[in-house]
Amino acid sequence: MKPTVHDIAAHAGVSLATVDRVLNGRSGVRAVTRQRVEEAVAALGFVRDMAAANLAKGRVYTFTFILPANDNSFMIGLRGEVAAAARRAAAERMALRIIDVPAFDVPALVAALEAVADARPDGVAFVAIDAPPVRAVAQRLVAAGIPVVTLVSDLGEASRTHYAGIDNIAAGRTAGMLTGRFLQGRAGPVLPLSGSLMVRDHRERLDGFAAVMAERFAERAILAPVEGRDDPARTEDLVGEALSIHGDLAGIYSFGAGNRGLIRAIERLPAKTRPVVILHELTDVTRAALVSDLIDAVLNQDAGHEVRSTIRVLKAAADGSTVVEAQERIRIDIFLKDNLP
Amino acid sequence: MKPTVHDIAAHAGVSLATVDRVLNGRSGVRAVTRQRVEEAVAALGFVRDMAAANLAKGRVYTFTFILPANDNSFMIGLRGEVAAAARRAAAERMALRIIDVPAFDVPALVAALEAVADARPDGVAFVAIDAPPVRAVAQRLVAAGIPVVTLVSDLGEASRTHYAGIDNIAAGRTAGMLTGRFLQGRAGPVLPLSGSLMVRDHRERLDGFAAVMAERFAERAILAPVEGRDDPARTEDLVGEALSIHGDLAGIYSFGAGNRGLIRAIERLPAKTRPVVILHELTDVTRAALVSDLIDAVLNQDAGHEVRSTIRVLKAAADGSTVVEAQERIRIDIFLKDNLP
DNA sequence: GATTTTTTGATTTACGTACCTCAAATTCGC
DNA sequence: GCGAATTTGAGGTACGTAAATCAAAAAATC
Repeated sequence: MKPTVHDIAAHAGVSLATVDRVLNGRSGVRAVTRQRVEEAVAALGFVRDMAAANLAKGRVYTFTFILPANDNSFMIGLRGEVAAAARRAAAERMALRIIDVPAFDVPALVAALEAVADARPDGVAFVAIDAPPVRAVAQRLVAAGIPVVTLVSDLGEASRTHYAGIDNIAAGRTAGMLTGRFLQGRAGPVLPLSGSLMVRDHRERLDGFAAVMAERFAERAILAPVEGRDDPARTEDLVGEALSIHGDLAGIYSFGAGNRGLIRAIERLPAKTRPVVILHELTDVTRAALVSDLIDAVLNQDAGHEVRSTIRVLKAAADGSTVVEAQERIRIDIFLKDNLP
Repeated sequence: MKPTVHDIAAHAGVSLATVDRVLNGRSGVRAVTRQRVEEAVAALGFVRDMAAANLAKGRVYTFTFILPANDNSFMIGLRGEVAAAARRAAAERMALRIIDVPAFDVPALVAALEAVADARPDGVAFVAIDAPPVRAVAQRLVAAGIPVVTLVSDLGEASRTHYAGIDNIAAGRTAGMLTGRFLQGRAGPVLPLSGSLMVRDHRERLDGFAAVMAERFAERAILAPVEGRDDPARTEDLVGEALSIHGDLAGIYSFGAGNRGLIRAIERLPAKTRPVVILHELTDVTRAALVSDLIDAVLNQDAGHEVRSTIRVLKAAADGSTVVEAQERIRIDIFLKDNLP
């Protein structure tokens, strides 16, 4: 049978109370005694029964998610995943709270984080805007012992406990590689289409993209990036403009939202002259475009995975346990029409 | 607060004992009383705390994994993931047992499954060989109320509870699409390189690959598939042979194991004449080859994810709860050198 | 060596559910 | 309306761990 704390106590020749002190890192145990207990744990292969422990603790973990009130498909999906997770979380003694803040609004985000800090939750997750005041308040939370996870968009390494999102430089590089290879034997420039280059993720994607194009496809002309501000109408205009200026436009890498507009613009072109299009985030619209050969690849981050991973990481941080590293790496999914989920 | 059995008892105006009788389907409760309790459960939204219930029952879930004693990197990795999961499982009142069977040996697999059935575990997972006797015994297990998950390789839909693995037809299609597009502007035939076409997964990958090549790249010649039997030396010979017969060999899609041999053969060619190579499973060898531009893409299934998913599915089946569908879908990962984990 | 401080032991209660026993109340059959 | 059968109640113990209290023992300090 699986050993219990009682077996550890007996084996180490100490009392249950001492075992408890060691296991839960409480003070008041001599180093030698602590070691005796640890040896017993190792010798018997004791593993704490988490179900029993949580039952005994009667603890309810409260985690707060701060999400931007953005209306693009990805953010709507992300919000949905958090809500779904919140429903399931109750069964595992967790309570998730969702707080909305205006998008791209640093003071509002900072204010929300400060308000959250006062409530002293067991963990906080938020879609970061990489600005000094945000970093500062995040650091304050971490210093106060509240685990902080950045979701989708990161801060500097030092400002948070964990980042649940993709490596955007790698995503940009991947897009560059696919674009370059898919365009073999076809001339013409490539247009990088951003949401806003003020946003760190977008800058990183562009950097990665530009780097690969320079390294491996140096002969290919890369146009100056344009910013669609995640707005479909504006994006549609920008793409139309680029197409009229560059009749031989061969490729588009879109790494912001507002792809509905991009697809509308592409749709109008005859199939023969359509550029290779690679964009981010699998939504109903981009999926349909992929299926009907309007676009060529979608890079995706799995919002559901990001949310579940965030919760696991926060929980582990809250009770000092470890996570399975590989499980918490957020993949850069590449979808062609053939491997759609 | 979450309602407990006590709340149910109070709300229904019955004793704890009666609530217990109803919840656990014991006899000795009048229909009217039973209904009152059920109404209370519905009204309060009671959900049994499985952790507490299992603690009380002293139940330990025993899940058995049957793995082929294969020495290729993928199977070694899979075995490692199961072992790692087994270590973690103890903390959650689960005991994983690993049973080895000779690879590609139907009678041995059937015998192992039958032996397992006698032990009546709470769930069984195994790497299937799609043969009638295997289907039959799997169906018998399911009929006996033991959840059965096929891992990596599937049986027919009707023979098991769940399949934790990738869609191999889709994987083949994806490989076809990548091969076709990467080869634009380059002439020459493509070689499909199998482990064994006796194995269902490999047949499916080939079917998907051939379908896409026919649909979209009809002008490209596809050579007759060769079988490397997952053996590096033999694979190396086969590739060498193909290269000497077809001096203009433009692409290779390898969907079996033994890729070490393939890579050795490729390595000897001057960079200029190297075919586009797409293969399966990310290992140390294939990763190195990808980084050094010897191969062009790796399709991968995440063994760790497959194992963790299997355990979640078995657990849910064992206690009649539901899983998050999206979480249990095994992705076809596409790795280029730029998005390696 | 007496005093203070630190460490350890013994014991208890609690978490939410399962499962057992025994007695009391209710219903049923005739 | 009686005895018998069925249903219900009340209460307890158990699972493995957490966390608390209070007393006892050991170690450190002067």
